[in-house]
Amino acid sequence: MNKNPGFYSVTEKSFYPRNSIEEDLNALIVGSLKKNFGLKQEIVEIEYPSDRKFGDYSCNISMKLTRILKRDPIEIANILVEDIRGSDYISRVEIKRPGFINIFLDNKYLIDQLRFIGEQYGKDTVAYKRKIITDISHPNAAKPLGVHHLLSTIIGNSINNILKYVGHEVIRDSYWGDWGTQFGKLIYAYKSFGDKDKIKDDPIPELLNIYVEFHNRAEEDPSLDDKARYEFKKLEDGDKENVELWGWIVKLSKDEFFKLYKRLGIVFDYYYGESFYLPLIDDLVIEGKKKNVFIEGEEGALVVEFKDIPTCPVVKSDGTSLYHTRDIARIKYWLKKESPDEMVYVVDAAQKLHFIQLFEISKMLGLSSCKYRHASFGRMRFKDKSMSTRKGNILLMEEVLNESVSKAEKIIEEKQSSVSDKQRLAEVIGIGAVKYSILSQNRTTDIVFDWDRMLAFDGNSSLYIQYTYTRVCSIIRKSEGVKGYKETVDILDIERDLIVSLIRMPRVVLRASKEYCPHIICNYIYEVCQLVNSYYNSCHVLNEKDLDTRGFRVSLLKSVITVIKIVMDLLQIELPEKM
RNA sequence: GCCCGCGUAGCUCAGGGGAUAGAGCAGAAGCCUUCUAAGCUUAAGGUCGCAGGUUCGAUUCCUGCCGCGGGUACCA
Repeated sequence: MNKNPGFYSVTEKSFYPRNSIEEDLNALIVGSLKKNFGLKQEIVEIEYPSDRKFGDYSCNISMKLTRILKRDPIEIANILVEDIRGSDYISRVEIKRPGFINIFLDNKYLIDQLRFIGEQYGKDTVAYKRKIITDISHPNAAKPLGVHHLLSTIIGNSINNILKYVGHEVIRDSYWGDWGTQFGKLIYAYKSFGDKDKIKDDPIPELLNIYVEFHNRAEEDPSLDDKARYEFKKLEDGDKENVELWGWIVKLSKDEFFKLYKRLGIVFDYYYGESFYLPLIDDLVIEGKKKNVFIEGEEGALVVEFKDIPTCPVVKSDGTSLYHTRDIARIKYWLKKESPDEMVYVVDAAQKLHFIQLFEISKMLGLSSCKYRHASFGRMRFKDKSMSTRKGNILLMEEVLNESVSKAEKIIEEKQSSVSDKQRLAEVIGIGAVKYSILSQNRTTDIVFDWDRMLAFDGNSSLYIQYTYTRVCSIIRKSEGVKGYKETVDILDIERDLIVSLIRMPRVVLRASKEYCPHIICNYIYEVCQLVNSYYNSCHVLNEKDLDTRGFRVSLLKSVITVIKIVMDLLQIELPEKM
């Protein structure tokens, strides 16, 4: 059993992209294992060696089999290598102590692979397609989008893109928080000290103000929490005034969210908030009771008890619903409507217990036809611990984006860019930087917010990728009239390395899709760009005398552009052709 | 208390049981008469928290300890 439920195991089918080199190599070795040793193993690990001198691919199977076969790994490797050697696309196979099989691909074969790198490269590589419903971003209508929302929003959106690209059917449902006790607080605050005109003028900050004010007052007078719960109770019971107020607040928030989603390039297929599932809750409660899953708890609340994890309330003592209740209703709804294979929640790690409970309850209710996954990520914290919605000094998502764009503007000014639409370029660079800084890390630990890090424009950053892209675009623009090349063209080591990197892309993307980890793609494209920049510096393309070589170089760089485009699209980061 | 996660270079972080643990930033030394120097090259920087265990092989898996963070019934 894997530690992280998002991680695949080596026994899983569909381990390699369909029609990939890895799939071929795997079949070759698996066939040899069967022929020589009668083994039925279907997957062997084809690895990328730490150093290219150890081959383009390597396999460790002979060491893994030493105990099972009770033979020396070198001896096993020798037998396997006899079969591998015969393939025309492999130029050389080496055995290295303590038993690695290192495989080198033939140069002509590698050059030929460039043909396949087109707009669809690495697409639909998954062997078993699934229908997946995702929950990302989850903004809360009672509060503005803070910088911490960027994690689930940006990572989740990229996960949606990646899952789709490799061939899954993805239903992007924006399950957003438009219901819950926080509305009771907001409604109470509005009624007792809210200023309607102020809210109309500048809704989002003013709603936050009264929300914060409520918490300040509640600290002095804890009875306010009960009053807020009472307002929520009235709302859930359909009180006309409260429902109207709620609708108004939700509308204001929704407009705000959409504005930001548009700026980030994020779209959904459905926008069903929590309130959408309310009509299903009565039946759910009846069913839960009937199945003895929902049982009477303290003070008349309904709870679910488990063997090893804390008890979880599903209906409050005053009869109102909870986050869990609406979440279960949502699962019921979608299972009936779409029969998905999987439901994915891209939510921070602090909510782990919530999801363990939710998934467990779903199974107890018989909702087990689908696989549930909490793709968890770290929370964003601040050096100053008082940064929270309740305290009010929240850092808004929009502020961060604006700050990044204005930093980008300054850089564009410094570099004396000749681009005509500098504002547009600043937006592309600024937003890209924020996205990349979030996407490139894989921490389940909390992330401490840091401006320098969030707005990184050096080293492993989106700007580096974007700059590489524009440099290559520039060469391609000037390469008109450059002809093709003969397949016998001689290539340099660095060109060979570059091709080997490019053809790894399908597997990298597939792996990112299996682990729900976009950062794998960031690491990959950064490495590719490092190679490209190094190449750019050491070889000239357009001045190259040899026509074949020049043709090949242009063609190679076109493939580079294609790969950068595809993966940056998966990360939802725009690429400028000029900077 | 119990449960979960994390601890890798001065800082921020990659690292799929595999070969000499890698990047960026900061600091040091170089490279623009050639396709965008927003770049490239080189050197320096490590007890992979500590101690055991499993394994041909452990930064990676297991156990214990230490440190940090999160969660722990009517918040989401």
